Amino acid sequence: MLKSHQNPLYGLVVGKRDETGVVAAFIRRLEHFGKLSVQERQSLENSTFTVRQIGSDQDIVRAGDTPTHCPLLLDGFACRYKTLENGQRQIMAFHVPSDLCDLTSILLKQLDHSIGTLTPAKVALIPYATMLDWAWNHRGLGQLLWRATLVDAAVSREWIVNVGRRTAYQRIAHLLCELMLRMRSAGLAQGLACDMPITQIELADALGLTPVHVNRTLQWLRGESLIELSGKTLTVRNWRELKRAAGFDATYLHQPDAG
Amino acid sequence: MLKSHQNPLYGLVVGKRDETGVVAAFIRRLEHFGKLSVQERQSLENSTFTVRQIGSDQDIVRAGDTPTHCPLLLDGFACRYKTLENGQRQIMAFHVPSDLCDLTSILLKQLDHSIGTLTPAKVALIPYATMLDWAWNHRGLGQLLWRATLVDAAVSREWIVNVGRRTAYQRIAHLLCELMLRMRSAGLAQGLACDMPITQIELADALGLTPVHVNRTLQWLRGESLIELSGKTLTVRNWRELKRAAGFDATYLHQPDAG
DNA sequence: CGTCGTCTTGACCAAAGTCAACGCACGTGG
DNA sequence: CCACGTGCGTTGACTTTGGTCAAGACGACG
Repeated sequence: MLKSHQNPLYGLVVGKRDETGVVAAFIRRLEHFGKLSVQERQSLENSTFTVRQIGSDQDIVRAGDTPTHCPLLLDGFACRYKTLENGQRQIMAFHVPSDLCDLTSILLKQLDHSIGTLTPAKVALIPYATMLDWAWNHRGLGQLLWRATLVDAAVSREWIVNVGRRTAYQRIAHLLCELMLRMRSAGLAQGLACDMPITQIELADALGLTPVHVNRTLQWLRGESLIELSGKTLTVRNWRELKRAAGFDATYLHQPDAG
Repeated sequence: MLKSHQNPLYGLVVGKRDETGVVAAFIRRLEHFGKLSVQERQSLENSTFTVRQIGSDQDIVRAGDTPTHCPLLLDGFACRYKTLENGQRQIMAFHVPSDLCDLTSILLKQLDHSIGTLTPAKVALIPYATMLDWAWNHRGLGQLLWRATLVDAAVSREWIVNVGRRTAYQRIAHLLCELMLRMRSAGLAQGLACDMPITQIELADALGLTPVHVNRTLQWLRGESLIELSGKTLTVRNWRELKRAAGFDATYLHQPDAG
């Protein structure tokens, strides 16, 4: 059961016997999407992954790449984004700690967008080949992984609604609702407060707005006593009202534990 | 090999030995996403599906449903959409003939959006249970289906970019590029002309615009001689320029045959 | 032939963008 | 230890893209 060191990929730390808790984190994450059998859990527990530390505002993978490993975000925030010719950026998803950030590359060769960190981040790298083997050797595990990709897609669709049909005020409220729930379900919130190290510029890029307008709208939300957002912490002061303002319905997150 | 009649679901036509060409259409579709082995093709060829004729502007499935069958659009156009409290609608995807419209319900119980027809439509219904069996009995087939869901997700992400960061002019151009390529890859275009029975109201709901503004912008595109769009036919007059105006890059469609 | 939905047009309006400047916190190097 | 630079947040004045409202034209269909 004692694993030998793996090839350090991009030169990094490797655990034996999951000293680092990486596998445990991975299993906890997967179980958000369904149950694992004892067998399945075991074959995961025998794994060892490379762990990589990345600075802030660095790309983990880049559009055009053919990644071989799936990044599991152990710590820090990341986002998927595309850059247009004119230099504008659109963020298409945020990733919070414990997210599998690039499940799409498991079966699509060429990445059509980039994934970058928003903060310094710690990432475990899971070979796609391994994941695929798991999937076809353990039906339940395969379904979990597939389901995870479907939930990502559902979130993307809700973002289309958000950007397409909601006002700036509603959009921001909606995004904050989503992030709060996801942080809670990752066990990273204290009540209705959590880390939120996302700049107004990044919020703007995610919401199809300008930083200036995000700033003003955020002040409005604060003025209505719906949220506190300062430094790098978000606190929801009035959850019910924030949800109402956003028109937020958590169904699309497909979480067992809805909010 | 001669199949008996199946239970007519929603009361409808059933083929023997694929008299209707439904299975052939299904296989053709799947092979857009990768190769099928002889075995795999055979187990598909032994199948028979219920076919259902649906009127225009009818829901195929509705938010909250737990569908048991995956609709394969044999004929006609459809869309996925959500309706907000205030009655506004956001269309999150268009479906053209040959599309599998609701692959997400293969593993997600509760549908978080609705799928409705835009025209009269003919739909084959494939049981999700059958699809899942295929997937785990035939690795290649499973990968095809999974990959199909990943491509849908990639398209959704591009729509976020479209609505979030492009002008009305670019958005419309971009959507028309996408639809033209998808119609071509379904073999439903003659050169750069194809059916396009989507109203300006529906375009508006897909693009986060108002019908009035879609109308004006469409006139502008016509004025620039980029497209002809009248009645229910779209003709691209200047493909290169339309793509340029849209900032269109077909990578996200993950089609073997890019445009 | 009338009705209904879609397309079209015009006059006016508002939400969000642009541009520019300044404050403030933090980190770095002299 | 302080001066400076940099990036983010904030504010104000002004502009623009796209929304709103309303009415008329056109065409398909019963």
